[in-house]
Amino acid sequence: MTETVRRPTRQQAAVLAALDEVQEFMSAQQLHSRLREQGASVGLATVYRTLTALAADDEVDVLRTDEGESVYRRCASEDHHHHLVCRACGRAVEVDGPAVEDWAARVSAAHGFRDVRHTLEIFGTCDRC
Amino acid sequence: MTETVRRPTRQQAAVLAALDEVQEFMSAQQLHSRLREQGASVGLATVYRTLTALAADDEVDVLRTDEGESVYRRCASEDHHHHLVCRACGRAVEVDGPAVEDWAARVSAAHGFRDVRHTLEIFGTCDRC
DNA sequence: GCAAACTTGACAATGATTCTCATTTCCGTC
DNA sequence: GACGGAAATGAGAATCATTGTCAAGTTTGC
Ligand SMILES: [Mn+2]
Ligand SMILES: [Mn+2]
Ligand SMILES: [Zn+2]
Ligand SMILES: [Zn+2]
Repeated sequence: MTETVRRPTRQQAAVLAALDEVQEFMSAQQLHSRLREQGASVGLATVYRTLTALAADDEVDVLRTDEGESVYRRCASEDHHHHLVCRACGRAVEVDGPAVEDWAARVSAAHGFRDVRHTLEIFGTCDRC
Repeated sequence: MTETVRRPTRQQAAVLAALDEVQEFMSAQQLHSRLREQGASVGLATVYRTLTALAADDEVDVLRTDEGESVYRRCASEDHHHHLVCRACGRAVEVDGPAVEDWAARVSAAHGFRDVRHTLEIFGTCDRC
């Protein structure tokens, strides 16, 4: 639990601001070009570093697309939750599943697994697509 | 659902045999070196191709590690299921969660998502580690 | 056996992510 | 406000799993 202490910089603020503008999960590369278009020049390495730090602090959620790319999103919920992600437009809906959490805990315990963590994402086509 | 029809070859049999020997999820690279050690020389590209084909036919399960590497496993169950994976030794236990399946279907429908698919894996430390 | 179609494998190419390190920025202190 | 050490940045190189290429080897139906 070492808290990541980063000095506030223009670049980091820009990355966070860019994330706040969208509802979609976005890759580092996408955010980088988006920032360039907006005139806010931020190095690609810095975008990666910032996203990694934000994810470590649970300020943003990360998930892997089918293609293996990491995509990030600033979620409304602070608490543990999951996502319904549109394969076409990338839009995401935050969902919560107490029953799933219980099930995961129960199954883990039953098999003697410790320090468990789980990943659960639902991919589909949203009603707008 | 175009069925992948591959001509049977020594190489493909070797990959499948290697998978059958282990309980762990293994990467293409790991399987490749394992095969070389055993004297069964199979090209790396062929290992990748075979694994991709097997996964497409649901003969093997695939999942992504935290590091983003694809790992494959020949599971006992033919049906849809999930895994409890040991972070340390890689050992995996097949688990089944009807409640989770229902939840996923319900949530997807509630938000108008179609053609949904989900990924759910639990990572932890097994009792032997 | 034969030709067409498929598979293999050595190697190159790709592409996201990480590393390097010289330069710039931050921040507490004087 | 200027200073100095620490942290952050960015351009480009390096990494590394995965995919593409294509000539040579195999398989299959005839
Ligand atoms: Mn959960
Ligand atoms: Mn399921
Ligand atoms: Zn959509
Ligand atoms: Zn273990």
